[in-house]
Amino acid sequence: MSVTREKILELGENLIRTRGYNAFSYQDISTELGIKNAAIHYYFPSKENLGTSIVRTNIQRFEEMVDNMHSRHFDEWQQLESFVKIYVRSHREQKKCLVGSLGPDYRTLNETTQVELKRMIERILKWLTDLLEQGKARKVFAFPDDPASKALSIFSSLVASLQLSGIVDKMDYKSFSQSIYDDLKP
Amino acid sequence: MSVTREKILELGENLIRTRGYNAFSYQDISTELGIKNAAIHYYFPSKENLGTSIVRTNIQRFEEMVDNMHSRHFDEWQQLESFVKIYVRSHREQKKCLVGSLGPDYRTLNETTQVELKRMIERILKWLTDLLEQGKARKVFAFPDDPASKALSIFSSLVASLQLSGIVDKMDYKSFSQSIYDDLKP
DNA sequence: GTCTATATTCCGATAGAC
DNA sequence: GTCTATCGGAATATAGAC
Repeated sequence: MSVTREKILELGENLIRTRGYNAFSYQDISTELGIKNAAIHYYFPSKENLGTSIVRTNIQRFEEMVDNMHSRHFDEWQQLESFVKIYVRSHREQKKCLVGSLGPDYRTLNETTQVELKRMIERILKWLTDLLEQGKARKVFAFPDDPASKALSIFSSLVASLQLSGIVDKMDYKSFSQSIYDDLKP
Repeated sequence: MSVTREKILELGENLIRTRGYNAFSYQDISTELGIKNAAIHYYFPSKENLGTSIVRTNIQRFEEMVDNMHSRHFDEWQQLESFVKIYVRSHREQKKCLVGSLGPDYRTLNETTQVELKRMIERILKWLTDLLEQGKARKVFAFPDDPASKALSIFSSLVASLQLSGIVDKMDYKSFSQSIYDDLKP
């Protein structure tokens, strides 16, 4: 895989996560790389291809993280913390997550990108649901609702908190993430 | 206030909430109204003016709702339910809320629109924080964290849930909103 | 295989017609 | 006061040069 291609993917993801899908152009990427905008079309014929590839890269990254946690025998708390830390880092880097960035533009995305984004969200929710269910069964997590609802509520909070934290200044992200943990303590 | 102007505001808000700020054009609105796109510029010289007016309209609508609830002597539960119902309705109408739609595009908005959006979010969070604080003091709500954190967590969940519900089909919004209530019950 | 010159379409906006 | 004809520029994308 060419280095230019990788840089395009990285720059594209950054642009989506800071400015949104419909607000960035091939020009933004090509200028940064010192080439003409049309050169991007060699690697990604259309913006749809680029968007889809970026989502797929993120799904892959998620799968790698999950595999990594399993092979290192992370317990439920360690896994949850690893996941939440993704958002703490995003917050520090002043970026939204891909789901929060692409979500509002869902209807304007091409079908293949829609399918991948949907797949990404369902994959994350399934993983989180399983984690919560397992943790509840092992009594390391405690919560009244069913695991699927709880997973949705935690994921929603994380996604939207990044959006709000980019606007409202006084937001204490540390205590926000802490409240997620506190809420699950037995 | 002219009827055309009001229709533009309504169509603009709908477009933002279904397709996002950077995905809609004056053309989308003018076609719907059967006039030329430039006619919109008479009412709103630039897209910035339109966006700002839409946010201001929403702030005003929120203030009216709050006033209405006070004059009808709504208790804490009734007020919370009225607020949550805004999102239940949005979900039914397959629209995101303004905050969730404009949030990811925040950096691409003009400064006046940014200021208004920020004002809107802070206004909502302040209202919700006060409501939770009052309800906690009167023992009709019960939750461990401080009211500001709880307000942020509830608001985040509502905002993001609309985004996810537009993508993941199997989402049960009724039980989602119910879990917000259950979580606050003493 | 990698990138540039160029076409085409659409956007937001101005100047001016009615 | 209300809307149209039209401009300048930017966006995505194709065809072709190296």
